[in-house]
Amino acid sequence: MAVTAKIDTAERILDAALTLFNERGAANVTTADIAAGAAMREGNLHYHFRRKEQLVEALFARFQEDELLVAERSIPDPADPRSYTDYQRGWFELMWRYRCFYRDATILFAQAPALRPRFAATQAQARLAVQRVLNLAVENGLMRATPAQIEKLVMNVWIVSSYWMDFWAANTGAETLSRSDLAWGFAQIASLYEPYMSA
Amino acid sequence: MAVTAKIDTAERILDAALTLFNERGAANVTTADIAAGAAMREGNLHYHFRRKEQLVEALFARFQEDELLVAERSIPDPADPRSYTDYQRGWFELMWRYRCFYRDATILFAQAPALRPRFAATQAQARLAVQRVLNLAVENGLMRATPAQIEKLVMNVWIVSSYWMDFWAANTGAETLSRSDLAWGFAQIASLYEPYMSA
DNA sequence: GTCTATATATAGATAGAC
DNA sequence: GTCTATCTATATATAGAC
Repeated sequence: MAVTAKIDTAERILDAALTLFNERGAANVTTADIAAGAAMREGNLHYHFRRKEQLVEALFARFQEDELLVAERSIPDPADPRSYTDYQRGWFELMWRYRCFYRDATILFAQAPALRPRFAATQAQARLAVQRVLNLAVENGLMRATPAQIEKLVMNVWIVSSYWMDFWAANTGAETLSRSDLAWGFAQIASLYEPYMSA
Repeated sequence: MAVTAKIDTAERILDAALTLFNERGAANVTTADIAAGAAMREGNLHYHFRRKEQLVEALFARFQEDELLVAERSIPDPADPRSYTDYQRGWFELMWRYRCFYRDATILFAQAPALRPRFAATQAQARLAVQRVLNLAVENGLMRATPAQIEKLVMNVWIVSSYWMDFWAANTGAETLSRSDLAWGFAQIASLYEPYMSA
């Protein structure tokens, strides 16, 4: 089971990296930190990921896969408002889980330049899926907005969703972010939709 | 004129630092880069700013001063929509000029931790000033919104204004940002105000 | 004030024993 | 696969000549 063990170890490293990136910010995490987080020596970590860049790229591949799953999740009942709430909740969970990629995209690009075009492509695809969902809401009379308004709205929702955590940390002076702060972000994003809601 | 010369040199260093932070991102600028940008040797730079942290703090003091001037600029004619457009334009110019502080706040905090509480305080003060301006627009019938809506709106405008540049770079895959891209950001922010405009 | 030369610290990566 | 020990590269900072 040597192969399995290796895969598991790589996954363990990625888990540790994600946790640290999320908690401390991608700028403040060294390979030594990640090794410690995965309870191993630096030399061993470099056996599994020869370069830090490769580690970041592998973690990103995970994120990318999960994001598209969330973005393209189907709306079970297009006439039921709860379907959309559930959809949004799925996004929120994902963005929290991989918040380092939203918050620290710039830093991670500096560490792994190959990510930039891949990120742009994935985000564009995901944004299109979101746009389709909002258009569905319009078609079903749950929202009232022109296609142009929907497009701007999606962009604004995207920006606020991506960066409110960084904003929150910077502007409150808080060192870290707790899960309970999510309510603030949720309300903030809800206020973007509000002018276009029918009900 | 020894004293004057010293001040001028310090200013020259700060100018170079601001330009580089804006163009390359705060994460990718070393003291060597700044020294080169100011056309001097590293040793000389350290004579003027013993630690990089002090340099960042001095640059921040400049930003802070300019930001509060823009935020608390008076509205000459509260009944004239153009007064508000001018006010917003002032913000846009400032945010472009000091975009590194909005975009890379997290990175700069890592380099100069003393900045975090100062930044939070300044931003809160500035945001209050913006809120007063928007309330003025409501009072003069140019906008229609409840105080609660204004508060959410200010936060969203703040977040989008601060981060749209980073978002743009990350999502288009562009390495840098040109001044012509400002139009996109302006339209994006305008769309936030739109639902609350009377005219 | 500005320079050259040097020192220190740290992150990332490698070599080889086990 | 994991370890210890070591190497390299880079950023920041200092010392001292001019």
